[in-house]
Amino acid sequence: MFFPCSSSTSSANYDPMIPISATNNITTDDHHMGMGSSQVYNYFDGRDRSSNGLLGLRSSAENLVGREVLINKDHHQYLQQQYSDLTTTARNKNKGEKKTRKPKYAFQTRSQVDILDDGYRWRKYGQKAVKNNKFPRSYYRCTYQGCNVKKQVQRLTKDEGIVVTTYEGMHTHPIEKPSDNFEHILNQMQIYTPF
DNA sequence: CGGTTTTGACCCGCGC
DNA sequence: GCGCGGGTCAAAACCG
Repeated sequence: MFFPCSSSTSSANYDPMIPISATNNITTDDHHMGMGSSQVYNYFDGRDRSSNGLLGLRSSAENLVGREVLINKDHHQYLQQQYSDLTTTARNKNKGEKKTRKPKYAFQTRSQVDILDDGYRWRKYGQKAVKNNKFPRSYYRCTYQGCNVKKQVQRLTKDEGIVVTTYEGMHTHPIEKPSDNFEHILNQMQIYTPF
């Protein structure tokens, strides 16, 4: 396996045996997340996270450095859909209509880069230091006109290899995916590269 | 020049 | 009220 971007000489953690399609396997097993897996939380409030992690996304392909971006993009889009399906019912039993917290969902991904290309365009509007964390948390807003979906990205001190992304709101517009960026080209090349 | 990032100030809820 | 933690604003800086 060789792709031009072998600049990531740390091919030590490269595992060519994992098919990329494995990233779309969602299980409900929310315990014992392996270190190489992503997990998804569902909560309606920053503090009161509904304890039952609804989804455990099992992806063993995290360490494929070259494919990281594409994998994460799949995670974002797929999980966002999953979340909307799951919360439509959960949101209805929220009695006090006035204080309805905006639903959020978060998941963490093992990645070297903080900025994960999920296909949407974001504008950063803030950055704050987080307590007990040496990495700051960044706040982004979707730049699509009229769409005020927000997300925040944060790296854990505990495990610097993990990036936690929290989404708030749902996009009501198509994805703006640039088809000519480097990652796209790179992934296109990988598709045709035999293992 | 227009869009984005940076960064300190500001705001707000909460516990004491 | 006061301080703390977290979230947002907005002016200035930055950049293609």
